[in-house]
Amino acid sequence: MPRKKSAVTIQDVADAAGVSVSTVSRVLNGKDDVSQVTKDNVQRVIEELGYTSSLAARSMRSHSNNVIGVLMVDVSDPFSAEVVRGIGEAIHDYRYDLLIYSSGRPQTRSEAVWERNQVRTLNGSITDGMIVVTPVAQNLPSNYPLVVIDPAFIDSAGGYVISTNREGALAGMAHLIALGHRHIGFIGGLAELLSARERRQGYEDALRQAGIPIDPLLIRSGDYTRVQGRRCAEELLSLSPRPTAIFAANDRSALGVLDALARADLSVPGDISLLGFDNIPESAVVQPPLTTVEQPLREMGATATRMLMKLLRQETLPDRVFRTPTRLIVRQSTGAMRAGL
Amino acid sequence: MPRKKSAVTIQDVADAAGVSVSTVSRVLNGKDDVSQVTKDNVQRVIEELGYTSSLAARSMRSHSNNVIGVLMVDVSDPFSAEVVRGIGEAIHDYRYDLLIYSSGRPQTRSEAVWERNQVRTLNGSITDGMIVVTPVAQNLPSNYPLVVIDPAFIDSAGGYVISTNREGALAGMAHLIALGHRHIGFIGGLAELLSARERRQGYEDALRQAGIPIDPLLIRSGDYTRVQGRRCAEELLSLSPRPTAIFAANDRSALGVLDALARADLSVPGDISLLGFDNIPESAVVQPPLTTVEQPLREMGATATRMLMKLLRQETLPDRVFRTPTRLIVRQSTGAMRAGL
DNA sequence: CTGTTAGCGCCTTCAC
DNA sequence: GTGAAGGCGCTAACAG
Repeated sequence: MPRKKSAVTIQDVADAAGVSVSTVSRVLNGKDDVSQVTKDNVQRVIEELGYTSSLAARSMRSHSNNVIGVLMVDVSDPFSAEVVRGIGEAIHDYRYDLLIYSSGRPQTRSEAVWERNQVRTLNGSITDGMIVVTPVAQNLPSNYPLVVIDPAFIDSAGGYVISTNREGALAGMAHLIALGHRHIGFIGGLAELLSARERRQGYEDALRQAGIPIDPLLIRSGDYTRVQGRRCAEELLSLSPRPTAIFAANDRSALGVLDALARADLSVPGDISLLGFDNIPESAVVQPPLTTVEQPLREMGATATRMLMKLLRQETLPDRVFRTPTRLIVRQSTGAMRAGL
Repeated sequence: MPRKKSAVTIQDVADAAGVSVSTVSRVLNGKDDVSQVTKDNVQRVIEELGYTSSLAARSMRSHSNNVIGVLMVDVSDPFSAEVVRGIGEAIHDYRYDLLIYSSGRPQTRSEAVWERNQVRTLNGSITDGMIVVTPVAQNLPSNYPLVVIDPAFIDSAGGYVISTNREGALAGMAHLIALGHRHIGFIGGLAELLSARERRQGYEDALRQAGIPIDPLLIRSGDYTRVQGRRCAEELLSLSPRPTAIFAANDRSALGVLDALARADLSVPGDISLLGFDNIPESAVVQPPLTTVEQPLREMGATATRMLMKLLRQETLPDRVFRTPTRLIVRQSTGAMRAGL
């Protein structure tokens, strides 16, 4: 496999066909002011040489390629994976291709800078508009159509898709409180994200409404990752009295809590109840299946896609910020508080 | 959001900084023959203007971007989704970004042509190498590093990742036969794909080895989709005698069979046993959980990534064709043949 | 109908 | 150290 068997260019085709490059360009772009014979001839040569126009060069001239871009830090994380599926399904309804860009190395030192640059780079060249998933950057460049899913802030022009995080947290907490829990630990999400701040707000508001004092010791700062979830859980477990329930700001963290619990030989929900958020597929198959606040991940991707399409058509969005509904899903990781605790 | 607030170019930066474009280009590319003061100045201006070089223009000159491309027809299909996750995980170990390209409209009339063109286009411009997932095209252009997962043919130069499909099918069939089944229907996969042909081979070989005659009526041509799986199953069910077991060439088809079975009010495995292939996540949570031949999808993605990296480093592959192992997973959709049938 | 002429934004000699 | 000039592959006027 020769590393660089210089790709065949439009010039090569022109030469081989005995015409000028512009003629080739014309048949390439289906202009109808070309005689049938030359057209056929050029087509044949193109076929023979296996020529395809260079994306780079093409998009440098005609600033539009019918491609929408999706930017995410990590395609392998279940949250992003689900969102992508939603986008992938929704895009079927439009004549756009999909280009998903993701950084190899996760956690760059300055992720926000990377995000901003990437949006600018992609949107300035090959992409007609973008969907950015879970960016930590504020003020994403929005000279081109842009929709953000689960944003850090609602600042740039463009569309936003975000769930009713506070309400979801409220519902989850109500469930825990109804089960008799009073001593509920909280593992927060990545504080840069609006969703994390809103969920925390929900946690505190629920407590307040129930007349339960807020204990700072019960609140830990996670970052939506499994390992950090585990670490926070370990801290929470070392408290005395130990919390009788833990609300993890997302399912990945909750999975980490499960790790810590297993290690500490504590049973769920016997010894301690656990509540997650997101309802990623894993949460249903883990043992025990997680009670969690569902966020319609696929739908969020689909909604973002539709918003972006409107933006591309120069339409104005009915709502710049679209709130997707959350829903409590009770499975087996939560139970009534045991008497005597 | 102005549709085209012309992105800031290197020229703008040069003007604002009072230098020439070549100087800006130099600091951009970290050349050291620029005085510290101009360098700082230019940096500042770049920052202020929020400039990023255009991917298109850049990759037109310097033919390498540290980006690997992945081409697939549909990101929302579970098979592809799992493979992507594997790729996404593996790429963390390298300093490459990931660019996944997928057609909006699935099933173009001439998908093979699309694939070939896309590989050529991407690899000729922004991408340093590519992984193509489940292509129907033969002879993919391989002037650039290329690895194919689940290929149609093993023809182009480049690497291939494909499971031991025949062996897997053999194992699955052995299981069915051991349960007493003799009358086993087969729903084939997309005949363009090597995997489909190998699985069918496994089906027939297993029968032959067991001394069971091959009945053409029991063999249906599917295409790996759920709807087609359902259609084939309906045909199979109208046969008399009805098969006592069905081997679907992939899980998606098997899901379609389940649809047909539910509609016909037949129980699994009571009335009929069902065997799938792939072990996509869905197969574990459906009712009843599917007995299936596992293909390590994530690992296939990871393996392809590692092969591509070798190719990029000009190393030669120990094996041009990498066979990933399959494994029978017995769940609850298969059971012993009922007496009296 | 078709060829010629400009660039798109960038990088790379080659001078100064 | 820095600027000017040429060209990467392509499209879009403008001429004929």
